[in-house]
Amino acid sequence: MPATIRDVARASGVHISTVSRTFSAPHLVNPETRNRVLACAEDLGYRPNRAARALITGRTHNIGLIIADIANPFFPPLIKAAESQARQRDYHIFIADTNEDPAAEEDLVHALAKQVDGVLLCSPRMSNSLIEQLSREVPLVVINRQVTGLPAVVMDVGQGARLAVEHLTGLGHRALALLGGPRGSWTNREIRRAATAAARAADASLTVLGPNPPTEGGGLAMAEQVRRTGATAVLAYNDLMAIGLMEGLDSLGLRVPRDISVVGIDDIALSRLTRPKLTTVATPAAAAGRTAVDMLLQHDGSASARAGRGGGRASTTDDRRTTAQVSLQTELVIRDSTGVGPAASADRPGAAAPADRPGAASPARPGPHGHPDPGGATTAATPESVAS
Amino acid sequence: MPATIRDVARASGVHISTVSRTFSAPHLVNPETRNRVLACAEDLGYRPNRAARALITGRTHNIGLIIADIANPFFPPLIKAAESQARQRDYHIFIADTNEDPAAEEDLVHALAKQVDGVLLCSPRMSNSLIEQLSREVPLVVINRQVTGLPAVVMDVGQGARLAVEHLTGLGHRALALLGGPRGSWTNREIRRAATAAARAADASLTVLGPNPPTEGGGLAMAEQVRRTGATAVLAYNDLMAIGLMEGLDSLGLRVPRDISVVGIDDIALSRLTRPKLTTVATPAAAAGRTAVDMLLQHDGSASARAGRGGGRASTTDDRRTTAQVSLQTELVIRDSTGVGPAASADRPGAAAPADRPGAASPARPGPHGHPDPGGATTAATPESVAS
DNA sequence: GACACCTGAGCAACCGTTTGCATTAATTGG
DNA sequence: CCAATTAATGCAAACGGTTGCTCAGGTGTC
Repeated sequence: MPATIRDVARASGVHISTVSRTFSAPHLVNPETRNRVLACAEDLGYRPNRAARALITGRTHNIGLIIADIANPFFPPLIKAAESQARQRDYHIFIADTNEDPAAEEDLVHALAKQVDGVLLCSPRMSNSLIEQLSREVPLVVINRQVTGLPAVVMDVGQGARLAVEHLTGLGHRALALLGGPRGSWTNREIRRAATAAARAADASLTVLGPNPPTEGGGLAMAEQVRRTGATAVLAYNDLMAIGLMEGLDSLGLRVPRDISVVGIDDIALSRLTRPKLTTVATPAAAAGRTAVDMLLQHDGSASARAGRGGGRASTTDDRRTTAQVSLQTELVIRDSTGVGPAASADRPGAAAPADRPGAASPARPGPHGHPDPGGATTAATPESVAS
Repeated sequence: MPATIRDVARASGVHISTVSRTFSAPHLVNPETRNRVLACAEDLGYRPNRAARALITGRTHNIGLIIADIANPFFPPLIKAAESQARQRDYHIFIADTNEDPAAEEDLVHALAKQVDGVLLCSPRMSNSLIEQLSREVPLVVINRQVTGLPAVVMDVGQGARLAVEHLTGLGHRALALLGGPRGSWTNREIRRAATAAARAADASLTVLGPNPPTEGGGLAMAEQVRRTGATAVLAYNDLMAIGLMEGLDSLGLRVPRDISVVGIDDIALSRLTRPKLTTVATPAAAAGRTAVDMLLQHDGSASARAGRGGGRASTTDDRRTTAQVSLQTELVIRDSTGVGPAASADRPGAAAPADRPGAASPARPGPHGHPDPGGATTAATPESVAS
């Protein structure tokens, strides 16, 4: 029913190849002819069938974006940034939600494989080896994960977690808890590793709880257990969990930050609206989305390799396309959900002023950068199985 | 590079058509042959190219879902429901975000048109006439909009708005404000129409403010103006705006619900987590997603016309596919953001019991159902241009 | 005036599938 | 034993485009 290239050819009295060229290589066709063809096309409401075009060119001009859970407010900014970046290069983004289910992730990659030029795998929950295997089927860029040989953009949550722990210990907290996220999350491991190290460096204890679903519900349900740890400050895997936790703490009769301090990770819009406002680690989600699209598309279109915020890391030339791994910096945003610990009581009235940043990046201890070291966790309460 | 049907044919020593049939019509091929083919396919990692298949069958097994703003927590439940419903029928959903931009909507429909079997247009902001025109290009199901001749699923926010207003007037409020949503929103018009009627019926005044962006920011920015109306209760276009408004009111020194009552619409998860917890109109987003997918797919796959919650409405047989319009019921969820008005003070302690529902649908005034009447609004502060 | 060169357009093969039809072999009925 | 049916497979034409190649005609050069 919709007009095809043949209809246009017939209407304008030229061969279909001329019509084709009118659209894909205008300079090869006589301006006069071109205008006639364009007029006919307009008339008939013709639009090139991108799927058919893809069949022969091999480029669909579509990008797949696989997300663990769109209901998590962390993702929309990333999605929107990726979309607008893609649109600029005449690409479209197909989003798919996996409900945090590794099996769904795999299915989706397969389903998308032939309809897109590449897939952005966002906070994947499946194993590294599976990811590597899938990457032979369709170009992949992973976000919030490091898998050797694959281009990746990660947010340096390790750094953020360290900042958060330092902030808390600086406020006098000695008993800390870490509210862990979902099994299979690279981010979760990074956070645990960095938080553990930072706590040890400050001579504070850190109890790790988890894995948990990374949602309000997940945080809410753990309130009782958090209390039982006796911690006076807790770092949550993400803002959603932190918010749920605060809610749960509240119904347990514990006041934040008076009785217990809470810090989240992500800095979702919502964290500014809770009461108390949430202290959190801001992650550059939008920059990550943009960068990931750029990395996926870097090899074809006109070069516009806009660098993301934060320092680019290693850039190993692998087989034939450069597989870079970009790490984006995070920063601590201090609001009202953190306050002085029991030791320093009466010292300060309410929330802490943003003045205290105990020696960021102490030179004695090299940052968590470098090659991924296996089994970095030490105090892990519950072992998590993550491949390689 | 990926294996094609030809590779499999060569490997298993049969013609490509046999391979094709092995997948799309297994009963037509000898079990022995079939197994051999399947083994080879497995071996080579062959997967049918859905795009190529679509070219000839005309069915892509993809559905497009166009959303005004994924960052709005109202949508994720709808999206997830649609996805799972689609998956059951071996369809995949491609989500796209328009940033509330009508032009982006149109582009997206065009881009999607050839890659999907149909598009779910969710809370569209473009004109009805444009939608009708686009529907000639690809099967459309609209959500939260009524356009003649097109299948639609709407949530009866009119009813919900009426309930909300009755709840407020029942609490003694006489000066009401309506915090309007975005231009071009059908939902917005419905709400205004119903709220206006309900307010008039209860002899209360209603000041309409808008249009506004349907976000926290949009609500926050209007706090001052809301105060200036002198209203003691306000109904917001959605929960996000209501939450933003509460925040703004708070920084103006107004307490909710003591000084002013606020009710939202949507019942997003977040509305349970704010303090005070938000009174709101629950809309069945998930059911809408499911129903929309069903309506789009009703004509092909095995019949499983699961009816959505709420009463189905008119079902006109149009050209050749039945274009039904389903209306889903909404309900009022009373929480803590609404309290007694100035007139009835000291009467009741806190929130109202759900006992008060003054004469629903007073017979003197026909309900808001029926053909859309032009210019139904009376006290509208700012005229909105919406086609047809 | 012959030659090379360039421009613009047509021809046809191809991308990876599906599917109506033709072909062959095996089975059945009479 | 032959005809008719059935089952299994092959053949080739689509689907809607793209693209290398060919070809005709016009222009410029010596």
